[in-house]
Amino acid sequence: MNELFGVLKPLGLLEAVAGAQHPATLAELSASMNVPKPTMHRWLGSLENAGLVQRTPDGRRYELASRASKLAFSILSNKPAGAIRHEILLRVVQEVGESCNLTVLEGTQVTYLDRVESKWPLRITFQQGSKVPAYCSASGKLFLALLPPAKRDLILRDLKLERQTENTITEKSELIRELKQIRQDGYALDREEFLAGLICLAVPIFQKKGRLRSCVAALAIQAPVTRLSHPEILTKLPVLQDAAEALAATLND
Amino acid sequence: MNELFGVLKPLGLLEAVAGAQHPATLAELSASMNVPKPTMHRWLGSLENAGLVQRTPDGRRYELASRASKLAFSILSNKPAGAIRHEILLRVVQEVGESCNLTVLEGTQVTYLDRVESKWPLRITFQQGSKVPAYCSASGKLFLALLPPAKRDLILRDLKLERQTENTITEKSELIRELKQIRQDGYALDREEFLAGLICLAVPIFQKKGRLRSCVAALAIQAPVTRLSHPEILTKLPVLQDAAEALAATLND
DNA sequence: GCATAAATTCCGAAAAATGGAATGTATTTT
DNA sequence: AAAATACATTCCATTTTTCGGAATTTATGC
Repeated sequence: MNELFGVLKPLGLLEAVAGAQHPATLAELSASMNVPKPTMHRWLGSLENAGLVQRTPDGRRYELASRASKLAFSILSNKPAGAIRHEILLRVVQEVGESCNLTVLEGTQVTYLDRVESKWPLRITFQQGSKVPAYCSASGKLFLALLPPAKRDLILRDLKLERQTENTITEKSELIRELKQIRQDGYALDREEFLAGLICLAVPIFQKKGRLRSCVAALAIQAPVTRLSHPEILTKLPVLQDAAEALAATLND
Repeated sequence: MNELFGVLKPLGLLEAVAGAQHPATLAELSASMNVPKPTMHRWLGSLENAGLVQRTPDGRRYELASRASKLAFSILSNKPAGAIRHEILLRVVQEVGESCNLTVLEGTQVTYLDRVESKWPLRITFQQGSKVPAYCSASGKLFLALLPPAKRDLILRDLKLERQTENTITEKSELIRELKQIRQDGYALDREEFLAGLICLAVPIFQKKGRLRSCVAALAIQAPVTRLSHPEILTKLPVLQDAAEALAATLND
């Protein structure tokens, strides 16, 4: 990736903070970006001042702040890359005949970034921007499964598994087992765990970070069980995975 | 939203481009951000050069480019730990039914890092970032109590105990006795010492440092005495302590 | 094809960023 | 408990950018 010059150098810092696995200290950032400490100090001060970055409570490390999330959402809900992604969703809906959505994880909830509805009269209408608990949705469980273990534990630790339907997973041990299975399969199912009668299938969208890759978004289809039952919905897997790769390409080009 | 200064001004431009309904022309952006055209031209050039922004096919308008998406996904997938903490506060409020806040000690004052209000019509409305004297608040006294003795003495030496209410502790000897009690209990109370009618309960959030641990932040609930009186508020202790541990976990990942 | 508006380039003046060194502060080791 | 180390922050003379009015070029609309 080409470096950021001139006025934009501190923006490279935002990328660095966003890409870090753990909140980093000034010294670490200074070293990793090869920038003198006083300069780094000033840059971080600016970002902090702007509300894009904040210090951890102990005051020694830096992490993203709320304005960064706001910026991220306004970027993603905007064209043109958004339009390209939307086209891909349209194709998926056309090919599998069911509603389809693109989601990201926000804390313990899954947020709909984009969504295309199927043409069927019977369909579930979520709207873009709405949120759903992670532990009882296909995308959500997928995110939890693919998160770095430390971060996953952090979220699981404080998670309340409230029953939504007969099938909702309400035991942590069972959820942990399910996540393990998901990691093996590479996809996640929601077997009427959030809404009775609604079944979902989700696949991950990876972003390469150096030689690592992290799951930054998920692509899922939703269908009434009456139209697509459990074994059957898996036949749509190839289409989804194909689309997921196309979506990933918009990130990794 | 506060403006972006200095080095970050072009980042404000990125926000503007992201927030625009349609790809905007240089002149539009120039006008909406109140920046001379040559300057805007240079800024857009930088962003374009960096791959954050691109021109529409006709070359006259600017829209977001792929690197912006990449950055956005990076931000969202690196869920700020601060947001995780915020969710923990939400849970606490949900469970105890009273306003709740996360504070740190800054000199002789307590600063609100984050705060979630209760749903009651009668409630105390502090805002994030506001400050309160340490000697007459639950969190503040907690910090003082748990500080290393040397540092505590330094602060206590030239602390002026100004009366805020009937109950404010205005004698140093009494404050010192109170701090000792707090160390024993592991929690601190504010019995209408800062605001008449307001009672608070605070618990420490520890960060491990080698084989030591230090109190870097505090979690507290605030309630009108009419709703939660002194012995009664202590029943909320377990919830608070549990949340404090969850919060502590977000510090060491 | 001409008038008008927008985009781009120029460049000297002005402002801001830079980073080595010094100072302050916290943490670890002896 | 004290010294040593590592880290964070401030200072400030120097250098490097940025800034934007004016001029020039290019595109648009009538």
